[in-house]
Amino acid sequence: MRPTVNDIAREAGVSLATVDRVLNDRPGVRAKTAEAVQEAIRRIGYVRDVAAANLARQRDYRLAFVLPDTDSQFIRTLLGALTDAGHLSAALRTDVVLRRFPAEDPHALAGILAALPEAGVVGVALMAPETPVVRDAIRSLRQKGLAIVALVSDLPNTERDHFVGIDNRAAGRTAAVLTGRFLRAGPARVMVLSDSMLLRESIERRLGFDEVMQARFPGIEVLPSLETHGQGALLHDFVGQTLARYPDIGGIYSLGSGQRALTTCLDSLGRTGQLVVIGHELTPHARTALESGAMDAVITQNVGHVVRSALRVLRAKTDRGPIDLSQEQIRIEIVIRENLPASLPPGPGTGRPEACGEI
Amino acid sequence: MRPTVNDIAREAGVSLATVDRVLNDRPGVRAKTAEAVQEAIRRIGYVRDVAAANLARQRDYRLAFVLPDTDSQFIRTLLGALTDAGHLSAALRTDVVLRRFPAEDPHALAGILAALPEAGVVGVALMAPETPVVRDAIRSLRQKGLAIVALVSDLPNTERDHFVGIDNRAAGRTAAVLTGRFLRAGPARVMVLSDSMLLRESIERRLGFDEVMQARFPGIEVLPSLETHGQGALLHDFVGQTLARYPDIGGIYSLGSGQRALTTCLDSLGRTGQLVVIGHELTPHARTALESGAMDAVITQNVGHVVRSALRVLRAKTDRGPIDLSQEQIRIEIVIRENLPASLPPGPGTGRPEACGEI
DNA sequence: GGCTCTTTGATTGACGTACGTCATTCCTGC
DNA sequence: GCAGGAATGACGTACGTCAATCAAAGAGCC
Repeated sequence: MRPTVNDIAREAGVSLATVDRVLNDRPGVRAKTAEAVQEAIRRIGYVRDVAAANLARQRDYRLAFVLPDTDSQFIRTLLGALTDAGHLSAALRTDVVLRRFPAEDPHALAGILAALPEAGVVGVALMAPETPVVRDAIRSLRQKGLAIVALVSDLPNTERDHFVGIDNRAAGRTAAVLTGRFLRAGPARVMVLSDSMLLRESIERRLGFDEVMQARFPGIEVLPSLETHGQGALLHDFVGQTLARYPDIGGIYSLGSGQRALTTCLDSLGRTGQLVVIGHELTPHARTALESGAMDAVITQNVGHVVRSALRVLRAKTDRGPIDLSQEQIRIEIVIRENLPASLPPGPGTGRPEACGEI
Repeated sequence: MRPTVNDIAREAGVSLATVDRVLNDRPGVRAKTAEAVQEAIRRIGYVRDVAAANLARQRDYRLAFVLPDTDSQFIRTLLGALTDAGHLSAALRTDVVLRRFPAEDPHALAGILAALPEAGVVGVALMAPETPVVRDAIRSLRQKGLAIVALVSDLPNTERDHFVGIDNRAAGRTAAVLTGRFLRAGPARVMVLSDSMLLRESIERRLGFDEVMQARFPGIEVLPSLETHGQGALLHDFVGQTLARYPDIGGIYSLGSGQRALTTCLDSLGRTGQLVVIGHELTPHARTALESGAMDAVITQNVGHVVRSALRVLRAKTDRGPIDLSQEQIRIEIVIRENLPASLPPGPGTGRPEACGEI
């Protein structure tokens, strides 16, 4: 039998009320008594029944996901994972709200953030670039007691509680090793494409990429990054010209998550399969590119895991409970055709959503 | 406000008792009435509060992990993940018991399995080779209503509910692609080492490996598997002789999880870093081998994820609830030095070990 | 001793669900 | 129209915790 608060009370020789005060950090208990209670808790191995506690407390976790309104494949994948997780969360008294902000408007974002406490939100998962306005908004939210996690893109100089995502510099290093080793011997050039070099992720990935390239593959010359800003035509022209100019280009590293333009471009140039192509994020398009051989490897993070981890961490933080770091660590995954995870139908849909209690 | 059973009752125009009967599949409700209740549930969007339900039901999930008593690094890692998960599980009214069986004694295993229902176990995670005795034991457990998942090593011809682990054939294919691509151009030979080719995993990995090698790297000759049976001396002699005989050996694929003997052997032969070395399972030793460059890549599954997934699935199965396949899918991870996940201290630590049963 | 002020005890009613008992109502076949 | 069984209702208790109340006991001070 699991020990309960009653057992603590008996064991410590105090009343239930006192145990409750100790358990919930309420005032009105002498230090000595509190210690005796703690000791009893330790002795009998009491573990608070969170379920019962939440039931009694009538607690509902109202959590917000704040994402840019960009319509990229990656964001779409993230949203998919979010809706899936939403179904499960219902069983955990968690209520997820979604907020989108204009990608280039930090002030709009700050406004949205500021409005969250009014809406009863107790935790926020935020994917946004770090700007002074955002820093201030986060500080203000923290002061109001909200938990904040940075999602995918870290906000290291803010007071966020936690970061859910990967080390992009290490991701860049990983990409470099794969590029270097997949290229057959001999000197070569590698092109680097990016949506925008203003994003912290892109910069970090490029940094890690160069780091490894210089150290381990001195024979490979890495060209400057091209910023495509999502413009397929620009990319097409640039890639065509560069390939024509440097016949010894052996690989392309795509820093961002938009692989579609690149693969169609290579296709139209008739170069599919001839170059080592490595990119980021396992979007549906990247998946087909891997299957067809148009891409050689994708460096990715498990979006479902990212979302669930953010939810777990936010719940834990609002409860001031512990988090299991080993579970919350997001891995830098290398995906090639051979270890492509099976693609699954989108979410539980009709199934009885209850009974899937998992953190 | 979240709708409750009372709301269903009101909405459907029936009593609480009837709602309860419908919700819990109890007899005594006309099909028509049941349908009306279901309809009401759908209409008001009722989600059962599993926490409250489990509280009321006094349900405790008593789950058993049944593992061979082998003292390999992999098993040790698995046990570590299990203790970690045990601490968390205490909060989910889950009580994990551990049973070890003599690795080569299927009858002892059957005995242990048969004794589980007596011990109040309602779900079993089993890692064992498939033998007729085991098949029978599993069938008998299923008939008694226990949920069974196969762990790491599948039991496809049994009545297990679920398999938690990776597709080893795909893992072998992945290893082959990495080996082939990491080897610089030109013909070469590859050695294959294995603890025992009797294990289903080894066979499947080898199959996948050969598949890809033949199709995509015809210039590479793969030598027959050597079974080392955990004997370092045997391995040492064989590797030494083979390397001497075939100077064009470019890589070694180690099918099993024991990498220590291999790397020390290569070290003593002065060949560390000269060959492409690829193995399985991210044990502490594999980790240092990656860091030092003694190994080039490790194909692995996230053991923490495996354990947590097994627990989730077992809980869901005993509740006859749905499982979120996308969350339960175990990925075939490729780990190289650059994307090595940070190693973390072993678990929450402070908790009392009694909280996790016999672990 | 009389006065606050703090600490502790005792008790109670939720929270949403399960599950049992017992009584009542509804069908169905004759 | 009636018996007999099936279907449904009404109700109570329990689960472990929270939160609030009120009373009692103790400590510190003049």
